[in-house]
Amino acid sequence: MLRLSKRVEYGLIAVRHIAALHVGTVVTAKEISDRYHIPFDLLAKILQRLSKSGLVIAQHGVKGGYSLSKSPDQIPLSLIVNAIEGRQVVAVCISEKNEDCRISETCTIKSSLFKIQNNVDQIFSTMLLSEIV
Amino acid sequence: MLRLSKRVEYGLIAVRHIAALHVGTVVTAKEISDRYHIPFDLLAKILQRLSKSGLVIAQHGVKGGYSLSKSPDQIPLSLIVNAIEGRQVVAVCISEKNEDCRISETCTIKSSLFKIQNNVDQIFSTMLLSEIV
DNA sequence: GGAATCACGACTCTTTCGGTCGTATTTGAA
DNA sequence: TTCAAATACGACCGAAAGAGTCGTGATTCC
Ligand code: SF4
Ligand code: SF4
Repeated sequence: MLRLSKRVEYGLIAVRHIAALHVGTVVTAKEISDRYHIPFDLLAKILQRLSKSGLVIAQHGVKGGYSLSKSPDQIPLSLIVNAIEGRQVVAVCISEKNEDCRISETCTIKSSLFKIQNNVDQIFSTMLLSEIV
Repeated sequence: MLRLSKRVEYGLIAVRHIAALHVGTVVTAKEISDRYHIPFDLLAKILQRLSKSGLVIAQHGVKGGYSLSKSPDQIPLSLIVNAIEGRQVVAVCISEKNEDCRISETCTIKSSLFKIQNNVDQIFSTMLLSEIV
């Protein structure tokens, strides 16, 4: 409960590493995987998601690799987290669409959980990648 | 990821209900279970944990039930959460004792996760039960 | 053309979570 | 004194989520 997934941890480590590079240089998934002892296949998928979201830029082929798409001080951690895991909510009734909580009708704590959700969102949207490099 | 457990949700609903009662009255697990459509056995176990932690007082036997041990404005949500699930951390390396993360040696985001942890703790320790009744 | 790299999805294994069950204990009242 | 109503505890199970692996294909540089 309330635990970050390994995906997000690995993603943060990877993005932080990429952010610490000199601009213009790329780094390969293999290099990051080796450096931090992260399972290669898993890390690869994470980087693919980050690439798909546009947060990092992927360079195919030999001499390829990843680089950052914008300045680290323009990237709140929420962007990274959302790219990897999608929007995360503290309770199922908070996602826009889904209302599949059995006791939703009689629930008395929805508004409180909304507050908690906002505070959690705040944490990730105010911390910038530039703060953690 | 980052989702509250059903136990905590049910616990919050239950404690909030108890807190809304007139002092001196007790309420039974069955009543709460019926009122909010929470599985009885599960709710019972949750209330047992709350009782064990001293947060609620259990009255055995016929005419028994639960009541609050102190004023709702003396109870931060963290107390309820901890009673139900124990101390919760955003990453395994944050719990005092356990260091079973394979990549702990090369990890570069520990301090950032500590910050996040502190902010999360802040959320639950500043919200009081009295605010959500 | 071939090697290095990213891209994608299916799959398995493990852990966590939600929920149930059986049984024991306490207590008030008939 | 007996019984029913209630809490207390732990074991158990099935479902779901999480972590990690594998196979295959596409892109790019040399
Ligand atoms: S309705 Fe109440 S119980 Fe159901 S998910 Fe939302 S908050 Fe949790
Ligand atoms: S060491 Fe790094 S990766 Fe391992 S748990 Fe702590 S933060 Fe997560």
